[in-house]
Amino acid sequence: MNIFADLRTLVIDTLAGMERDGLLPAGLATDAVSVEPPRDAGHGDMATNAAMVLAKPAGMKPRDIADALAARLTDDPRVASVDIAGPGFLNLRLADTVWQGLVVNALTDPGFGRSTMGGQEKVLVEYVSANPTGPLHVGHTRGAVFGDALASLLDYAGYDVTREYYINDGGAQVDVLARSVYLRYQEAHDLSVDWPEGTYPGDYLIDVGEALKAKVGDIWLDAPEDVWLQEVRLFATEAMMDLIRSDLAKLNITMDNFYSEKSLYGTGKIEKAIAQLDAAGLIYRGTLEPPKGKMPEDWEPREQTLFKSTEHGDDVDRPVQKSDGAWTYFAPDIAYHYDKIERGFDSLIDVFGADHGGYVKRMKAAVSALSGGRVPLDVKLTQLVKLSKNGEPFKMSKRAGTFITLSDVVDEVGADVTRFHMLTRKNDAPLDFDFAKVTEQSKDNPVFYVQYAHARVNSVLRKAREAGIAVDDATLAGADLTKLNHAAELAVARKVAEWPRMVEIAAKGHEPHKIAFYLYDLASDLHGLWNLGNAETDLRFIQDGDNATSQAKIALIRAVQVVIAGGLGILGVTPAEEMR
RNA sequence: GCACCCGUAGCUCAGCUGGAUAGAGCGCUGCCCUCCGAAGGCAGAGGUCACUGGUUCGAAUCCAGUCGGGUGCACCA
Repeated sequence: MNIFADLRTLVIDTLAGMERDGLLPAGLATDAVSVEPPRDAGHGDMATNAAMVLAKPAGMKPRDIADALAARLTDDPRVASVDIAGPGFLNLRLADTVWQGLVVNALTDPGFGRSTMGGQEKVLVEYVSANPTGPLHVGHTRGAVFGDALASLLDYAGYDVTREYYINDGGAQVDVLARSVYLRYQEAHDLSVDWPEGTYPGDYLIDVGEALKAKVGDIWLDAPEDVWLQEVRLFATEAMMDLIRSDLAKLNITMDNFYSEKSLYGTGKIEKAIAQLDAAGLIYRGTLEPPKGKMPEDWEPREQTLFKSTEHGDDVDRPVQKSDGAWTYFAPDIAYHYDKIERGFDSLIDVFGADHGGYVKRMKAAVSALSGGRVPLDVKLTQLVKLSKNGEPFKMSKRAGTFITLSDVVDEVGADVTRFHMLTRKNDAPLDFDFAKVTEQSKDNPVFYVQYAHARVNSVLRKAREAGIAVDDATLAGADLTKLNHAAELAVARKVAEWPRMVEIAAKGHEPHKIAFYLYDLASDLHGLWNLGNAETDLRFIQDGDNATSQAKIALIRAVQVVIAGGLGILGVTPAEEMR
């Protein structure tokens, strides 16, 4: 039940009735009519701009439309009063019973907040997709958390979501990985080795070298590269993917699917995707202009096979084949996205690091061309994470091997804190992550603040039970909620009522951080109501000797708890049962 | 040189599918713990929403341009 959507329906229907009765000219477009909670609570519970929006097309004064509309809306039992304000807003005040009913809803409907907005459309969310050459680091962590929360959010909003990881196991970097593992393999046989420029000297490959030794013994010790490369590559890639899977598991992330780049080669998939573009007249042989303003030193004109991405919004056409005829890295990506389309997804989402921003247009161009504009692709870029501890920044150097891994972060602060904190910023804004601050137990820390609200309700429930008050959801839902009539209580009920709307707004914008901000606000309201109880004992949740009133008040905060739990569930954070 | 992201309170940021007096946290100022729910609470100060035009009944929000910051810019993945 989404009261905001219901009220919009009421307004639209009422306008239609006015058209029928000749109060308005027929055939007015009502798309621009909004029915939303005003920012200022002093303007009522719901405001609509209908009179202003329709004045011009109807050729009437806003005031006249407003008067007529107001008179009719007042007939609805949910509407307590209607004021005409400002330039022509209609401010509706809803009956207390509306909010009280929503509390009941939150307690009895296990899907309270879930939406059917998505209509079970198939959405593919591709995220992480880190090269399988080592453990995940902090940069990947943000993309992982963001993508996962977005996927959950869309699921909650009624989409059929698939989570997928694209394994870049087809390029040169996995050869480098294989050679690096081979060196560790040699070391495992007590050989001393040199680490040439461009290999991966990280310690995490030592075990892989040992494992390779355990598997094959010494058969490749003196063998030339062409004998072992292919098999070591496979062995090493699998080992890295095991590592990455276990990293993701630390954040409670489980992919539905891992898609191998390598599986695109030698299977005709790349050729098929390119042929598809070719058939649309978007493939040609040509030579690109050098980039203006920045001439690479080794620039030379080269004739290549190009994708006419400019026809689909890109700035320049992009090569799909190198001058020697081999595929560029872009070609398998095209094929991969073509495969997504072929698998029948209605929309696609890619989560990339911000350093891949330059890649967005060509990817969108490819998807647009391959799907005939039918399948939308939204690319979400995640910005940098600035790590610090007590304000002292961490220096990350991949070369010196001092980069912080996902595993380091989660081991230090836990999965819940990592996930929540990473969602307290918009994906495209840089994020500060201070190891000391994020675990601090104070109201300055949003993670704690929200968790505390959830735990606090538990503590009230426990005390109520000790006092012999029944507080199971069925009993609470049946309580006399008309006792919930204090302005502060109704304000909290209104916030609870906003939950289904928040879910839809966040899902529509692909913005899970909005869930985190909403939860913070909701927690803040709960703490505020609690604090009011300090001075006004009537507002305390447990009223000695008055179980009926206690149950009404507890029903409200239990509804808050249900919503917080649901919201944290979307973010992938465990609601705390108690604070320690 | 081009493209993308960003520019909102002293700081970190929300708000951006156009709505009424622009919000939060920190910091700052003041008040409040004999007891009853203080891992605190209450109140207050603080803004040319980078700038200039435009669209609109209405612009922080949309459009164009300017300035400032970040990122990425031929066969590397």
